[in-house]
Amino acid sequence: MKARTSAVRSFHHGNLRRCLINAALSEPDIEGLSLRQLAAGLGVTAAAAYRHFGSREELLFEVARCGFDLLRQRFACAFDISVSPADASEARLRLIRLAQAYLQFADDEPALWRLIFGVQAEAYRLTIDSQGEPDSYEYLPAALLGLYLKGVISKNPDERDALFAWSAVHGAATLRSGRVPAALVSLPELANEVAERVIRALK
Amino acid sequence: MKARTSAVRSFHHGNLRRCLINAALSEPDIEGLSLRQLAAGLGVTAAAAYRHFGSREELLFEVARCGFDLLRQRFACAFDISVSPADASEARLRLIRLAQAYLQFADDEPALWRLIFGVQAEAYRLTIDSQGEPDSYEYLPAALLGLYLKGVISKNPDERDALFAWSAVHGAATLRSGRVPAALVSLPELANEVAERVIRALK
DNA sequence: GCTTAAAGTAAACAGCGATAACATATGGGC
DNA sequence: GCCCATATGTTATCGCTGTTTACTTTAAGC
Repeated sequence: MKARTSAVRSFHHGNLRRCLINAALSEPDIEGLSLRQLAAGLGVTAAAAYRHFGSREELLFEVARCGFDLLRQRFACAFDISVSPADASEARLRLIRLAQAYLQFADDEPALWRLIFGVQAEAYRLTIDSQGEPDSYEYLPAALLGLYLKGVISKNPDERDALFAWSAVHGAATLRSGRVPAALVSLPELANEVAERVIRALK
Repeated sequence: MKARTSAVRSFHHGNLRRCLINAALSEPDIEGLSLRQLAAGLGVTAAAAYRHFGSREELLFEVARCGFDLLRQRFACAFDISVSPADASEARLRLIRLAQAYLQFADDEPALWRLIFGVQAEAYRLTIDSQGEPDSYEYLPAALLGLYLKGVISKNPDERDALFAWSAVHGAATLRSGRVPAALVSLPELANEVAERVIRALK
């Protein structure tokens, strides 16, 4: 066995940048984390972090980008954007699943959720390069287009329609995470309800 | 003239508690404010603040309550909850004005908005005692009820309907404050659009 | 194998929230 | 009109934070 893997760690950490981001990602309160504690947890001095990030804020920004990419992956799992829905009910299901993915993410990763969508964040600028994968912002318009193509809604959805849909789901996720009582129904139920109402609004 | 009003200030500040809250309210970054600087700005030591608040967090909580009350006042200005709308168009206008008040508040007081609706805040617990004034949460259901009574929507709106309406407006405000491009149309236009879509969703 | 750059350390700084010990003004009871 | 309790300030201090500086160690290329 090599010394590297046991007690003695080499002077150079190996991949401190990545490790710092990962450690931050699993912090219960990401925005409130302490750089010193984070570094100490990796057996490293706080100053070492400054070889990889210009500031605490810069680290948090990178963490947010990773979080945003995680959300994108959730969307990708929710459905394959490149395949058109077969029929109306499948088109509906896509929107519902998308809403559910969104709500589930907020439920599963509250700290990351807050970080990403902290009002300051300007989430639109967090897009990460993911080698050809569709952008997070493309899933919702695609789902709406599917609804139109299958005749569920009568108007070709534009950017404003997508914004409304996004608003409704985002608002629901926020109120839910703020423990507004009415939003505390089961997650699939809430996702279904919001999606169905959005469809009515765009009909 | 009394010494009190001119250069020499008495040892006792007079109303430090209130002044601290007010000073915090006009801070550009409320959540990030420094108690020491805040106190110094009032010509007082940081420790003095601890005679009035158990902690920084407690001060912020009181600030949030004031902010919540400000929002309530905006709602009250938007319409008189005790008077029923005269006709369908007036009922619509009420929802629109309510949405506009919400969006305008987020625009006017971004720091306060973030503080109040920071996901952690559990805004529902911030209600302030305002001597008989209706609660913030009553305006939206009242507006929806007005729409029902004037035949604009066909179903007697329940809590879930109100939640959806709230979600849509809240989401729009959040995305707007996050500078999502599509949300950056003129504020009245956005308010009108969201309200009309919500009406369609509940029809 | 020497040099050089990358990536770590240790020590220091100012600023923060918070606490403790002390000082002073205020107001009610006599 | 004095006295004392209490409310409300001050000063000093603590431990923690982000950040910088100067120094040290490691790894890599020629």
